[in-house]
Amino acid sequence: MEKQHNLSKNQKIIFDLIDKSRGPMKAYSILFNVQKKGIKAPLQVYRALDKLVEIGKIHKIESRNAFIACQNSSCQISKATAFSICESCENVSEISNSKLSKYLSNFSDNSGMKYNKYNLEFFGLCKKCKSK
Amino acid sequence: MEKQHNLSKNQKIIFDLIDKSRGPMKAYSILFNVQKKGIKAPLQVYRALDKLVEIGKIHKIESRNAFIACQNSSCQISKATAFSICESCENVSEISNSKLSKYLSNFSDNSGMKYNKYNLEFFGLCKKCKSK
DNA sequence: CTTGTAAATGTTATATTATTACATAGTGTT
DNA sequence: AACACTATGTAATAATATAACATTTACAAG
Ligand SMILES: [Zn+2]
Ligand SMILES: [Zn+2]
Ligand SMILES: [Zn+2]
Ligand SMILES: [Zn+2]
Repeated sequence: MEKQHNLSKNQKIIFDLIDKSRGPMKAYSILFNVQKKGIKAPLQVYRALDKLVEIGKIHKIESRNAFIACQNSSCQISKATAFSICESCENVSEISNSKLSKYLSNFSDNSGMKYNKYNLEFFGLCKKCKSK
Repeated sequence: MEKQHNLSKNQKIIFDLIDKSRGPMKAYSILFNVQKKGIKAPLQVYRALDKLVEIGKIHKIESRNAFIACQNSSCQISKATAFSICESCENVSEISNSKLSKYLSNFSDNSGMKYNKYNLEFFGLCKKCKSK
């Protein structure tokens, strides 16, 4: 059973915005968009983002400094993420492939390191952009 | 045969610094360290970093906004990178595992997307930090 | 050797992303 | 009520990265 997280006011405002958005959103673009709702300062945005990332409702696309809603009905784990990123149109989608996630979650090498989390970003051209 | 890249003056200064460093270095820490060599502005550092990344002499650790020298005698490709990151001591090392790179380079899904590059970051505790 | 061109450099200013510090308010439990 | 915990508000500042413009260097073609 997945833990229920009741989002606070600011968390909900910001999650709803990101969730409705077509693609990843950047923090200051989020800020601009929620100012009419009373969220005035960067810190209010970053605090909500931190929490939403922590509970897996959104993910950060590290190479873009941007945030996207989880497309897997909230990664229970949020510790195993993979994305595909079009370098032309910047479209991003979350990859949900059980073989891939199994392979990476079980990955280990001889470094003696215990991995408990990973983030993978694939880059390329999406279908649309390829055919231009 | 691997293409020879003759580094320019600034590129060489900055590469040497990163290469000697124990761990990943941040841009402004690099700047601070090369000011005595005449590199005075952020842009000079970022330009050299961009070039060094492009030719695969260094890699950017996206989750840390930091740069590390390639540990694989310069990834010919620099389009297939994997790192392990200790979340306690922040030690980073480049993973060189042919099975993994083969698996990821050949990965494809039904999205119609052609992947030509990936970056993978594993997180966990290194041997040392685990035993504390 | 000179002309053209691409790469690299120098410099100033500015944009973008993220955190520190401190005060206050809400929420649920004992 | 007392407590602990989470969330919020606000101002200031730190850290990361790029834009714009002028100049110089490297090097190949003619
Ligand atoms: Zn997800
Ligand atoms: Zn595209
Ligand atoms: Zn490498
Ligand atoms: Zn460690």
